[in-house]
Amino acid sequence: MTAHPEPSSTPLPYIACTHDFRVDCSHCRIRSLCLPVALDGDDIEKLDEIVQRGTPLQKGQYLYREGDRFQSIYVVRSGTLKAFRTTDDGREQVTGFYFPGEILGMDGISKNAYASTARALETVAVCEIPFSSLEKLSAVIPSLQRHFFQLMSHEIIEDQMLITLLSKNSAEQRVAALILSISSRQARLKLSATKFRLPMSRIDIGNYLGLTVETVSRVFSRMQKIAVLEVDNKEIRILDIDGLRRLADIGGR
Amino acid sequence: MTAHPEPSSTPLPYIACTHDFRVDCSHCRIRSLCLPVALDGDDIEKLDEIVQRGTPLQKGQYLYREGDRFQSIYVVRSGTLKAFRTTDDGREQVTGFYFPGEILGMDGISKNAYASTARALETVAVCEIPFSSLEKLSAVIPSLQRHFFQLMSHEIIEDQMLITLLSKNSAEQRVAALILSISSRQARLKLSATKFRLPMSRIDIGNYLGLTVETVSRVFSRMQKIAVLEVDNKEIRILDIDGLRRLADIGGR
DNA sequence: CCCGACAATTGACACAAATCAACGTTAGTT
DNA sequence: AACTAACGTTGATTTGTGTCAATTGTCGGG
Repeated sequence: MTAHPEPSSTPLPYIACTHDFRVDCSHCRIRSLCLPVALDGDDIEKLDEIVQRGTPLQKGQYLYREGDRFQSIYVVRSGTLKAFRTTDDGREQVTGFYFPGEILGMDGISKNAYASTARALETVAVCEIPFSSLEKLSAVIPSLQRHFFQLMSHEIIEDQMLITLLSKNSAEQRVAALILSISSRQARLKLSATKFRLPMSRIDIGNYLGLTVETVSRVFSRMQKIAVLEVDNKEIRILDIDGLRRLADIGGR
Repeated sequence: MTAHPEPSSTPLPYIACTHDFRVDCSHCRIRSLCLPVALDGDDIEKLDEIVQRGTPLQKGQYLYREGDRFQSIYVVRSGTLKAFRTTDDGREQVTGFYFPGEILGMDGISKNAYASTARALETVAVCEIPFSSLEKLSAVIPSLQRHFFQLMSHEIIEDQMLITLLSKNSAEQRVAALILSISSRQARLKLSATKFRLPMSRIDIGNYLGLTVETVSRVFSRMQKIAVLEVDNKEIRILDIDGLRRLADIGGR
C-alpha cells in the first residue's frame, strides 16, 4: 500500500520487499549502491557475516534516537527515513531524508551516541552493521576502510551543499533543488525520475529547507501554474525538468 | 571539537609560533588537541614520521583549492583559515573557520579532490598528513582509525549544527552563536574567552551565517548598545556572556 | 605622511517569507 | 461509512532582512 506507483515498463521496484529481508549481500538488489561496491567475492562474504537484517520498521517507528548509545550504522534497503535533531528549545531540525542504498547513523561515531533521531516515513527495511565489527573488518580490508572514509566524506559534502542551499537560495530554489535531488535518487534506484510519490510531509519539507509549510505549499502551486510541476498532494510529476533546473540555480537573491 | 583536558599547565599562547614549525608531534604544544590524543608514545612516533611541516602560509594564500587532487589532510598549528565552496553561479559559501588544533581537508576523501577551498585569514602554520600514509597507519593502530572516524563524524555534527542555525535562527542568534563558538575555541587554546580579535572580515561572517554584511554590522551595533558586546572593528570583548547565550538560543523566529 | 582601495557603519526603502486566519482535503479509526 | 485529527492550500497582513546609497574608518604602499 505504500508501494511506489510504477510505470509498467520499468523493471522490478526496489521497495517493500519484505519477503527478501534475509537475502545476503551478494544477492541483494541494491548491492551496487551499498558497501559491497568496494569489495570482491570473498570480502563480500566477510561483510555479509557481520550484517544484521532485522524485521521491517513501520511508519513512524524509530530506528534510533538522539542520545541512544551508538552501536551500528544502517543501510536503507527499502522505504524512506528522515533524520532530525531536536534543538534546545524543543524544535525539530530535519537534517536529511534517506532512500534505499543510503547510509545513516554515522553522526553517532563521534560521541558514541547518536546525534540525531531516525524515524521511518513509511515501512522501511534496513541492514544493520555493527560498528565495532566494521572497524575490525576495515583494518583488514583496505578497500573497505577507504570506502567507508569516502562515505563519511560524502556525507560532509552533502551537508555543506545543504548549508549553501539554506544560506544563499530563495524558497523557490530550495524546493526545486530538493525535488531534483529526489528525482536523481529515484533514477539511481532505476525508478522513474519524473513521476514519484514524496514520502515526506510538507511539514518535513519545510523543516528541512528552513521554510514554513505555507511557503512550501505556495511554491508548489506556483510551479504548477508555470507548468514545471504537476502536484497532487504527495504525487509529483516533473513536466519540465530543465525549467526546474533553471529555477534551482538561477535568479538567487 | 570537544574540549580535551589539558594536562600541562603551561599558559603560553598557541599562536604565531613560526619558530617552532619543525617541532615533532610529541613536543608540539597542541598535541593534546590533535591526532596524538588517541596515541601513546610509540604510536606518536609512527605518526610523527608521516607528518610533514611546511613553511607558513601568508594571509590570503591558499592551502588547497576546490578541485585540487586530494592528497593530505591538514591540522592547523597556528593562525586561522576559512574554507569555502564556489557555487555554480560564482558566489562563495564559507563553510567553516579553522583554528589551531582543528583539522581540515576531509571533504576531499570522497572524490579524491577537495570539495572546498582553504585560504589563510592570517599567517598560518599547518601540519600536513598524507592521507595514504594515514590510511595505512590506521589499519595498524586501531585507536588511530577510531579517532579519525570520530573526527569525521564530528565534522558531520558540526555541519548539522550549522544547518540548524541557518534554518531556524534569526540574524541575532546566528551572530551570537558564532561569537560563542569562537569564544569557546579561544578557551580551548587557553586564550581569553572574553577578549579576542576576529580573524575574519564582516563579509566572511555574513557569508558563513547566510547574512549580508550590513545585517552583521547592525547586529554588532545592537549588541554593543545593550552592553552584551564591546566591538571595535575586529576586536571583540564579551561583556555579558550569559546575555549572549540568551541571545543565541532564545527568542527564535 | 598622505593617498587610494577596501572594510565597516548607518539610514531609507523594498520585498520575500513569516505569521495569522480560514477553509478544504486526506487518511486512519471505529 | 462516518468521524476526527492531522495535513495541505490560499488569502491578508506584518516583519526581518536584503538592497541601495552615502559616509566614515582602517590599513598598506609609495
